[in-house]
Amino acid sequence: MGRRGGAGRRPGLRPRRGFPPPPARSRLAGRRAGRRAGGPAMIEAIIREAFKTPLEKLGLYEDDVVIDLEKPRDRSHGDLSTNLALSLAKPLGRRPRELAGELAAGLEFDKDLVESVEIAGPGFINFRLGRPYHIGRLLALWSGAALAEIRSGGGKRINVEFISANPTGPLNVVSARAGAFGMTLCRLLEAVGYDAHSEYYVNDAGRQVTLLGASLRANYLQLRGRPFLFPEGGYEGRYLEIMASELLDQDSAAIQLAAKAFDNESFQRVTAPEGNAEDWCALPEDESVRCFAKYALMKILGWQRETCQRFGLRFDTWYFESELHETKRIERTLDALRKSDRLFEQEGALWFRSTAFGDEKDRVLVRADGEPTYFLADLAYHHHKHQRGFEYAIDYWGPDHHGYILRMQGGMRALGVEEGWLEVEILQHVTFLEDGRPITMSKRKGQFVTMDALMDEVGADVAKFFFLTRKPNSHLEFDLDLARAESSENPVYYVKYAHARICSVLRNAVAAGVAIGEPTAAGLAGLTHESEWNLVRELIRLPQIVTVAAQAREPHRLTGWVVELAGLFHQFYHQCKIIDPEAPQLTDSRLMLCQLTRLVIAKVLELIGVDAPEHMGEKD
RNA sequence: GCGCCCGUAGCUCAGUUGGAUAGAGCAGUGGACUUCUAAUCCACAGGUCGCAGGUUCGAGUCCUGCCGGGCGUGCCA
Repeated sequence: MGRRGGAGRRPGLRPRRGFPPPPARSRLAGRRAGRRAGGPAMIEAIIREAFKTPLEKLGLYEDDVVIDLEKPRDRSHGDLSTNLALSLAKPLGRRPRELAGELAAGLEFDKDLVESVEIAGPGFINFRLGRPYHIGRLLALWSGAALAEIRSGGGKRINVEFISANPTGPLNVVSARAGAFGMTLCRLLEAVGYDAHSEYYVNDAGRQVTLLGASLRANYLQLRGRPFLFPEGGYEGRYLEIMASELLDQDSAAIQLAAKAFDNESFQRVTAPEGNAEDWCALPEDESVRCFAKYALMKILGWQRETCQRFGLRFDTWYFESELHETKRIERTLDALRKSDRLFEQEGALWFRSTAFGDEKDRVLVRADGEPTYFLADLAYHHHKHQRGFEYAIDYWGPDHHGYILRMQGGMRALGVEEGWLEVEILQHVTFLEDGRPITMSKRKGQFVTMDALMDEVGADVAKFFFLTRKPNSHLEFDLDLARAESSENPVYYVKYAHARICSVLRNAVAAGVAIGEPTAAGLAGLTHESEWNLVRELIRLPQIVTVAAQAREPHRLTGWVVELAGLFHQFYHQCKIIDPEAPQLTDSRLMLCQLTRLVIAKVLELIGVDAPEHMGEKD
């Protein structure tokens, strides 16, 4: 994760060869986007180019020097800044400020693009970009060109797997956070030009499914008043009791109904067992359990799929573990692994030497009883995923699985898959707070265990937004009181309100007979107020925000940024009268700014899967 | 013990991949509705960035070692 090794950062002078290696995450290469059409990369290229002459005067060539350009934190420092003089000072044995002066003196720019160059602080060279540049970016935003520039992925396919919950019960809130991240990451990857493929892996083959079937069967037999034995470690959730009583009351009607939900191609593997529950009971025990398991699986997958749908999740593929077994992929993967020379036998089991890949101990692939482990099945699954032609695979896992990363990645390497192909993002736990206290998530009592209950409580939009406010690797404290509040403290409503407010202003304009024109350079040139320009400078960052969020796999950057953006709009709204009959030109300009802001907020909300309303509901 | 993650304002967290005076929301205090939606805005106050070293012109950010918290560490899935 962004590990760079301790090699220390290079000074201004670029070493001759082979160093530094690109950071692991730079493969999306978003930095090179936007080179055409006046994008940010073009401006940066122009500035770098301008340094050529002054650098040559110092006896340096472009290729020898790394020119970092970045947006200063403090706006008074301009739009772009470089530390070039600071980093060159040491190797050249010069004083930074003096050097900065010399460098800056030799720079020449088109004033429309770079308005001014200043030396500041210890030796930074700051650039202020011209208004025509900003206006150009706004127009590119409006036309869609600005977002087209960052589509640098070349349509390469990336598989994003998330949730993949065991099909043994309703989805819980842990899955909800994974859903929010996974789906948003897919949309982000699409936005930067990849072909993102969402996938859900269904563990429908292991012992747990048998256990599920046995648990349901026990519940059913109990309701029937027949002798039953509840399986050890079986599933005790109330949902199985309900499922059993449904079978009892409706029997084949319930079965048909459940089966109908999977009446389509992508779920061919999900079918109803033959006969009805009474028939199943008459079968030998293992047969009987299989039938109950098949039915339970069908029901639960139906719930899970419905819950996902309600949460706005769409999966391109539901991949069934049972398919791996039926198509002999487990054996095939095992054969491929044997060729890697990383397997050995010990105490009757077959092991994988994962320590060769940094794991702390070696892992079993096939148990002494001949059964493949979950690890092997997972390797076979990912092996197949690779064979299906994905450029990269990104998995979202729960915190309890982080110990599996090294062995999985090691296994993939042993299968001949290129390093870095499988990327694993760990999502940390969620704690729910009510009255400022954490609520216990006991499966018995907890009312917020399921994802559906959470949506009932706070709504899908609020839940999604909240899940995306912290980085994946941080624990999330989910304040239910805040999430329920339809008020200013709730960031979701803060942002939605900004959007609705703009829509309202636009409606008022129409009602007042003011024409709303498309943004134009001449119109936008009318913007002069500080709060207008604070907004402008932020709006044009959208492509960069999207790029970084996608590259760094950090969808949470979107929520933070859009809250900030909404704030800038609210400030502008308070400081500037938008519709002013006394000033038709200015009204025109400001309505353009409103439209652009609406566009950007709507785009970000679309990425995180939250509705952008035109009206807010009535206040209570 | 070992591995991974986290430690920033009273609370919950950002921090643009090493930059300039560390930011926001909530909580606190005080203001702004004759006004395009006050679901909003403005102001004040709040800090030894867990501790100690190191690398660097420059560290919340990178390295090492401690301290504190979470999770993991099965021939389970």
